[in-house]
Amino acid sequence: MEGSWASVCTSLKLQIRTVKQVRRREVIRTGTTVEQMVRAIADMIVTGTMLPGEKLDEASLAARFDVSRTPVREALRQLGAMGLVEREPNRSAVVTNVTGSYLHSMFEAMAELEAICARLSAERMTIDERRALEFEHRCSMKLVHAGAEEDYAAHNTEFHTRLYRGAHNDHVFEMVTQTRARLAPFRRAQFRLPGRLSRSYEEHERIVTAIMRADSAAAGQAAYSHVAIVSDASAVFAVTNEA
Amino acid sequence: MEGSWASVCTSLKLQIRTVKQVRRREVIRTGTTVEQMVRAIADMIVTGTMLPGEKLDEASLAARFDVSRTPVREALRQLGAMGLVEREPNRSAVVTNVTGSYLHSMFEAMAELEAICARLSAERMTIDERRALEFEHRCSMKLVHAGAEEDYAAHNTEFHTRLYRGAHNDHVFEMVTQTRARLAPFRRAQFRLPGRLSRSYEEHERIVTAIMRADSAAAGQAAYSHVAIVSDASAVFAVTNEA
DNA sequence: GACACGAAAAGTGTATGCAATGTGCGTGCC
DNA sequence: GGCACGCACATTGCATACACTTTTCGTGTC
Repeated sequence: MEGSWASVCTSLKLQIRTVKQVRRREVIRTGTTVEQMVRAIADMIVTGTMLPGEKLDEASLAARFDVSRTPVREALRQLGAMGLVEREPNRSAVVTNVTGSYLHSMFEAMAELEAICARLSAERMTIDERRALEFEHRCSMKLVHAGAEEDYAAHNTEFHTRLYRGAHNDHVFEMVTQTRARLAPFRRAQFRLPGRLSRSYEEHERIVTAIMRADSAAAGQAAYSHVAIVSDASAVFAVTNEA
Repeated sequence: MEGSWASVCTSLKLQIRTVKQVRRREVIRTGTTVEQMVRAIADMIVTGTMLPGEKLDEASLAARFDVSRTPVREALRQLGAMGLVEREPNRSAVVTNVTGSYLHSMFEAMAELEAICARLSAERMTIDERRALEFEHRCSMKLVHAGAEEDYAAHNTEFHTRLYRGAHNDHVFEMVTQTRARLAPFRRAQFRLPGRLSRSYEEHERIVTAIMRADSAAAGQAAYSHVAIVSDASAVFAVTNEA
């Protein structure tokens, strides 16, 4: 499905085409110009290269990507529908800067969605999926001891993605992935809080244990409280981003 | 937020501008041309005027709405991001026709989302909201006795919308509203099944009772099974729409 | 008669131009 | 000195034109 967050988030590489053939368009395997721009801009927002509130001027983007304004406009429209940028008539698009109240509702929704995924994963994961999740989790232990925040963040993303896929429900996967992307700009600093790494590891431990036991209720509760704690950890950081 | 399903779904009136001033654009209070088209096309899909699999030719739409292809393309891109149409490069957009497996995942997700809304509503609804929900529910009794399928369907939409709003969580509201819109084409005939009206009423009764008692667990369970039954009722109809 | 090749037609992708709306600054009046 | 009006500039909204891709239909050959 077009604009699926699965594709946007799994391709974390910036894909800006810097040179363009004058009359002969190079065949790019990644799709049309618009799709490339959607991915590129989404990445910039999700990774924090562009901060909430920042303006996205059509002409500047067109110049930057070396295309005309038409595909830029379509990309911005799609990003708007995805919730990553906000647009109103005759105004520049701006990177979405949600209110504190809406941010809270997204974290709460995220907790519910993670709980759903954990419950369903506990019931439905194949043996291989369970083993892979546990292995991924065990591997992260050394990152905790080393205090490798960046690496742990990458592991954390992978861990949760496995949880989402394990639910074996494509629509839930779409919703949770999209919600995570929209929350990304607001929780970047969570692992820099002292002791957050080891607490995160312990929380993952509870989730993994419950899933290995196929205890869906326990898995759901563990996942819910895990996100709730992340929400608290991000709260301080979030307010600093209010425009 | 642009493309929010709240706006699309609450404005159920078709808003096609049939005549256009030659050089002087009439001031339309409903927003830009693209937004009007998004609403209009979304309505056609959700209400069943356009069936899943139907092609959306850009030139034809442009002629039909008396605009150029540029706004049509932007509208189609937004509808694509919303999941109502599917697009691939150099192909016409088509009304989304999901696979049976994805349809199942959407119904399952819908049940989870409704359960969340019911739980949160049981905890958070104001006195007025509770009373309004109960009143709305009581009013529908006579529609059941009269067998007024169309009117009951409208009531049903209103009832569920109150449930979604009562959760007091904007992001959950967005997700559940968008999911409902995408499911709409596949459950149109649910109330034509014999006895469905009175069963629906009884299921609503259980939800309302639990919410009035602030029994969130019971409300969640009642809402979940309510949707699960709708899913079964729609299953027969859905397969007839497979391309 | 069937299959392969090719040209035309249909339709999407992108660029560019112009109109309209919003913004900011400067000037004049109170 | 402050506020209001207005003009110029910046930027978006939409239309049109053209390039490219895909499909389809016709023709010729095997």
